[in-house]
Amino acid sequence: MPVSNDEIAELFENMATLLEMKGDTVFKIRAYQRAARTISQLSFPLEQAVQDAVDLKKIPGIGKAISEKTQEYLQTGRVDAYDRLLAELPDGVLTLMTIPGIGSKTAMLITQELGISTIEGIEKAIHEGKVAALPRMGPRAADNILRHIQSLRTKDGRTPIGHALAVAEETAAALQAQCPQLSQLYPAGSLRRWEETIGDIDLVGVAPEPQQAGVGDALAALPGVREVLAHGPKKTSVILEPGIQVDLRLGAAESFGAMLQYFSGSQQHNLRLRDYAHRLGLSLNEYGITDLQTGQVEQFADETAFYARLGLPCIPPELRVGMDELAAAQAGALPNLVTEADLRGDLHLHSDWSDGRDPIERMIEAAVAQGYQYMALTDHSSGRGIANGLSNERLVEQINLLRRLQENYPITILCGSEVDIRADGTLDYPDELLAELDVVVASVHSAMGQDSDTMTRRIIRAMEHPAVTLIGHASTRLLSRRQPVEFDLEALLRAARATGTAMEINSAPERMDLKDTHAHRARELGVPLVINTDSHHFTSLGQRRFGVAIARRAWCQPRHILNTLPRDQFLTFLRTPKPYRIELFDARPDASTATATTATPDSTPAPGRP
DNA sequence: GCCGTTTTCGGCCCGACTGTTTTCAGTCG
Repeated sequence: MPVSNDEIAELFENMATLLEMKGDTVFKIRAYQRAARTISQLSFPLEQAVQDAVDLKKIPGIGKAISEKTQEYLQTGRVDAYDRLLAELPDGVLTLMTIPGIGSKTAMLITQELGISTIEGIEKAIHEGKVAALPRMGPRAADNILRHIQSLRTKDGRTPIGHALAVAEETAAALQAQCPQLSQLYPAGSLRRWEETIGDIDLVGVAPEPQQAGVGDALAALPGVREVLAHGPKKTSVILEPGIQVDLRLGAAESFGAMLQYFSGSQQHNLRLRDYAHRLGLSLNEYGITDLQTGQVEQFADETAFYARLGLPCIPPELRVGMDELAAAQAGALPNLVTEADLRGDLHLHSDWSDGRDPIERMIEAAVAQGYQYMALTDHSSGRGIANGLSNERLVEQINLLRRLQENYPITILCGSEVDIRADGTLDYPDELLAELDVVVASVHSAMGQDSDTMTRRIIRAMEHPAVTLIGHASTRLLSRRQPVEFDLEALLRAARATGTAMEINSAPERMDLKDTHAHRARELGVPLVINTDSHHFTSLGQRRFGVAIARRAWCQPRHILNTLPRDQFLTFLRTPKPYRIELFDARPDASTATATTATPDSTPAPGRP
């Protein structure tokens, strides 16, 4: 059974928590936390790296001790130091800390004084008045724990970005309507960084100082608010009815750049940035940059000026994960990230011939409206009975129709199909028919429970087919609904490269597949990537913004994305036999890197962008 | 525990809000 990076990250996160309980030094605790977060963001599996004898100490935040513990875990399935910590501390402390508002001190207090190790136990003790009677606790504190337990039950973890973004836009619009004094209201935090799931929605905005409290009042009074968690002069936190938390921070226009930067995070990025600033004799906070010698505070109205004061180009929010972006910025080597405007076509579109909602003509018009030079219609193959897949005869009929329709439209219409990869890796149409198609998206839709080896061989077999242009939504996951299938990512990507098969970044917000770290690895290995929407409705082509966000988080420039190719070059690519396509792809000119003066275009989600 | 173009020792981000307090600890991001 392979060991995932997340599993290792959780181990170190737990170690940090246990050390905190023990009252160990905060710096040691932070070191474990930092290592855990770094590990969860790696684009390659640690297990593979250890097998390949990679020196883990090269990874930032991982030194001798954590490197050794990682190897110990991979070899033996356990870590001695962790087991000893667990044995030393009362049972259940880690469980209690899953309740928001309960940190290490409170968890220790409750487990030691009351001998409680479960969430049910804590509820009972609160009702009996035992928790309120503890030192430094009281009736209100006890009551808050109860409320947090309730919200823990009604809210299941992180929210997929598609839903969170809609809620954020709605909330921002409602707030703006109530507060004319409010301006520059933007999403910050993980939403602005386009993470695939969002913990809570951070909003930042500008309001004159005396009126800031009024904006907070307005948020707390919005109709959808279930609960007010915190309500001070500068910051208000609420929980909305669907169980999503919204944090609103307000500041002055003169210092908005520092505030936006501060609340866009990530925490890891900001830690690194402050460490870097310290070495320049500067201290950062949400109000500006302080010269540690003179105590003088400089304010910044926008982020670009803020980063410029540190001698850096503005780092795109999608890259702010606290890994390599700071070093790249210092070296003037930030990538010129792909944008929505770079896309020239969409290669994965459905019509009402299969399970789409709209007629072919409507989908073509939608592609024209996006400003595309080409598009591929890719209805499902016959094996997808549930999706009204096209029989061989209907596919031939559709190809003929598309060729006739071509005369009416300025866009190049490519005949395609989303062909099922059967359980054994064969495809759902005969080779003669596949050869008639311009674009073949091969996807897994069935037998998703196969073990990793079988699934990997199955997909690679599809890649080896000369007609297959790209692999669609490789993991088949549905965010917070369906787990990804198991496969050997490294083997898949190497096969994609070897066969000249592209990999899709599926933009549908419930899929986001490939995910960011997988796309990152694909780019590193030179695998052509395609950003598609998999639209089943004419309004869905705009969802490309989610796919573009994944590509940006994967450090992709236009040259890494196949469907940024102008029409003629793209058609040449398609006409070239598969293994040789890679040479064409590799030959794309290297785009220049962004510099302080040519900052990468921002892609901060609506409403508006700074 | 990690890290270094000022350092292999001595540093390590920073502030808002809450509830319990009479000046602050705990939690969060």
